[in-house]
Amino acid sequence: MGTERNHLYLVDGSSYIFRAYHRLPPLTDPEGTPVGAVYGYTTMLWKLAEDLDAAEGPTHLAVILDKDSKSFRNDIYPEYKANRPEPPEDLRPQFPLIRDATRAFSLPCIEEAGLEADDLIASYAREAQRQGWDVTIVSSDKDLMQLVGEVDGPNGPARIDMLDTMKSQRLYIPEVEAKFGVPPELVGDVLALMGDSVDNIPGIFGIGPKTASKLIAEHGSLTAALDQAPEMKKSKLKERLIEGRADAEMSRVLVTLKEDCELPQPIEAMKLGKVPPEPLAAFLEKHGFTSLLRRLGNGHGSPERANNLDPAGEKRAGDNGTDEGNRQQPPEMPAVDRSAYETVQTMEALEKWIVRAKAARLVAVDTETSSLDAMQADLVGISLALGANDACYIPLAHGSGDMFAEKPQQIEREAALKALRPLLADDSVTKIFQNGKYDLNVLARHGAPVSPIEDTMIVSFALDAGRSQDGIGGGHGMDELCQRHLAHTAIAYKDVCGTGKKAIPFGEVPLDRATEYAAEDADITWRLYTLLKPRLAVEGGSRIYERVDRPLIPVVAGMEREGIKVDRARLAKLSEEFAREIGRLEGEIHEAAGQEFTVGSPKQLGDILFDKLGYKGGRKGKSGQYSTDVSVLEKLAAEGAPIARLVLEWRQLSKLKSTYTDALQAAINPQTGRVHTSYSLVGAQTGRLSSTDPNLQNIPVRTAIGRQIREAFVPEDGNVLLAADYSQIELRLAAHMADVDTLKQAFANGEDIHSRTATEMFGEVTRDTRARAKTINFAILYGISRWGLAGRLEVTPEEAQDMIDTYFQRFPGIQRYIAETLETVRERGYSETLFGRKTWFPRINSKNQAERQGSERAAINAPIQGTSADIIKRAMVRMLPALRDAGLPDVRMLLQVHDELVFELPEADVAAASPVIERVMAEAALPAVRLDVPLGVEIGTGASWDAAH
DNA sequence: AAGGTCACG
DNA sequence: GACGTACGTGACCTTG
Repeated sequence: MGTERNHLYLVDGSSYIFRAYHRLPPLTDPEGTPVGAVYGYTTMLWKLAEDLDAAEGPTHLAVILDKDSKSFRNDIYPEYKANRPEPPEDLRPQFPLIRDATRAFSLPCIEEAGLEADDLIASYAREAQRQGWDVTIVSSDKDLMQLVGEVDGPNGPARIDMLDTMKSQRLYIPEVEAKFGVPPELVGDVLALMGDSVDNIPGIFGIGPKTASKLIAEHGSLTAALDQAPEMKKSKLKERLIEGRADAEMSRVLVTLKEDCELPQPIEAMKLGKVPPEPLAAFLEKHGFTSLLRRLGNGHGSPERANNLDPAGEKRAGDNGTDEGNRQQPPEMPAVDRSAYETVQTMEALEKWIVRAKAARLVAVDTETSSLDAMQADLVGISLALGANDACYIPLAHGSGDMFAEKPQQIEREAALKALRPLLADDSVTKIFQNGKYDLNVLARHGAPVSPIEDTMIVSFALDAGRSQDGIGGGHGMDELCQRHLAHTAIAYKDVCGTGKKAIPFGEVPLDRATEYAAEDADITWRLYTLLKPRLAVEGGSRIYERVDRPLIPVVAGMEREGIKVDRARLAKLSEEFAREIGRLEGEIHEAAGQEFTVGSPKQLGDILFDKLGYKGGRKGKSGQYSTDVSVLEKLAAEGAPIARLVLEWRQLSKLKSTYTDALQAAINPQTGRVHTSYSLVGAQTGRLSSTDPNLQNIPVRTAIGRQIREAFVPEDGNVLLAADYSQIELRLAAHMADVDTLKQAFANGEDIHSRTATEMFGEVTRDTRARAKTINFAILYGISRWGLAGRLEVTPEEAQDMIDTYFQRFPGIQRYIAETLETVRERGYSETLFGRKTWFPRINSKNQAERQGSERAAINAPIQGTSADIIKRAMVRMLPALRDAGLPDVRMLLQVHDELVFELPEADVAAASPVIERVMAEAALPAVRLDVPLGVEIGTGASWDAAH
């Protein structure tokens, strides 16, 4: 809620460097790399960053770069930019340094494949303008002059102007009119007529800038000028206009800026703050920019670089060379000094921290609570960090128990919250968390909404999902990240509070000790953020982090707080019935076995079945234990072993009772009367969510008896549950990604995909061939092996191989997809989804065959499973705003089960909400990805989760 | 803490 | 000739 106006500066980095190259002397850095243009670029950024808080200066700033030479314009006109000469030898090595320079200023650097910098600039400018911001485009590119002008925003006119830093010249409407003779919105028409030799845009031969602007000014538009050409008096110009019409029209398309690109980062993320000096100093020194280094101030003259700060970025033996050669050095940080932390015990001290946090616009926050369950936890204290070792702990509810004779001095909790709320809700101050979903929920329950946030755990996941060093976990928890990236061992929670029976609540920890622990967590979170966040742009994690996972955090937090109602009485009744049946079965099993034993012990059961009763069956695994899983027991039952059937039934019922009917009753939150799961955003390497405490993503559905449990998930009175499922989403994505015409066609026609597969494979659809086809379809998604398929279909591996061959033959594309996927994963070390989510496979080149093949199967599956996860996440992010826009604020999103979303809504809203939900889900890939297959969504409603299917 | 089993997509 | 045999999860039970 800043009072000053937001002003976004968009720097056209690519065009700048060309001009700087020609204007500046050919400098080289100490290593001999040419850096003349980079120097010019660096000084320009310096000036811009210095203007922060100046009247016309930026509050937000980003650099936009061209990613590669091809763009969608080449699809329209292959010759587009085709006559560009190769950049000079001594300019080429400077391109990557532009990124480094930008990074050194801790500024966002944006580039997208298939899009030109101009398009991104146009899209960002329009987005900012829509939100009432002013925009300055730092460029001299005439194409961009089309954007100049103003529109009415929420707080007065929002204007876009341009700044040519080399000429120190600002361009607004009059300047554009002076140059083109027409207002900015007609500049595109002029450009279409005159063409552009640099970009190889044809225009109309023989028409230059003068004639073009005169024509457009006269006729009011390109179309009008072209339309009226036949009526003109006979002249060379008339002929040219008539003959060149097609060229002009195509040129018009080429010069049109794409203003609706998906924005890789939100504009809020471009907040300009004080530039951290360390990374900048390192950069300036590396390239010998000594005069700038001096201006930066003393103390950074010869930085001793901290070593070993970023093991994840180092090349490891056996790892794939995936990191760019030109890595930014991690910023230096002093060692953790816990004695520097402050315990905040008075309002005055707290106010000081709040003022400093506001000025810094970036603060790491951590909450300390009485419980690990965010839905039960009481706030005990809050810690803040504004820099390395610059952290505090604010105790709020210490010594509430009897341990202290006297409560330690601390600010009363409600008073502190009252002071902190504006900071936490201030959209110009970014709050950094480690696993922020937890803190968000705790704070929300204390009436303190928090926004905007960053989350180091989610950043780590976007960068390093699946990456793990041998033996050492690849997890994303604070302790692991701290160890991995900071080479520091943080105080562990159990060191402060103990474990097991002797554990004490955090509120009973003495303040000095609590401060060391809690402030350290905020300090580390701040350090991790400064270290990890810049890697996103460099390593290609920004898209997924900024557009998918980061905005998802508050959405999922909201779902967790909603919870879902379960019918306790119904579960209790089921538990009772199951218990009775389990008892009966147990008796029969003991009778059949001729002795009593623990049915739930696979070891005892195996001995009874195979040793005592003499059924046939093999040992398995290193433990030398008999296997007694379903497939074994099914086989025995089919061969006429009655005890096997009894054990199967016993197992089913015990599972249902212990895991569901008993556990779910226990999971009902006493305050809300609902069940609140906790979703992990980093639980599955592929990008899927996972659900714990309780897991609501594995509630039975496949059997009638199990579905009774689903009947216990119910809406509040007057409401219904609505379940919306993607139908066959992974197969649809496989059809798209492997580009299989037959499958794409089948989905487009709404066919039953397994039946279609059966027809292709076996020539006819019967129950049997359809079932086999279904198995084979899944086998493909999971990375096929002849033995695996043989086992599932109960055929020989040779027959399975035949089927695989037939499949590849009938669906050309699949084999190529598999080969190409594996090739790139082997080469780069990671797979990627359609939306750019990476999953690392460190064992893909393992010498251990089993290990390697396991990685290969996972690598084939990950892009498909991960893309599906991306899509439903995008739908989730958009869902509630879309419903609100549709006038449906009472629809609540409760659960996600990988390809399904569950809602609770007033009965009266069903008719209006269903099409909105359907549309948001079906269109969730757009506009980033246009799929060749439709995404089918099936919706059901009812008085229970079961009935909604 | 590990292994076996089984619930889901 | 070995590896051991479909991808991704989490919870509960027994046993060491």
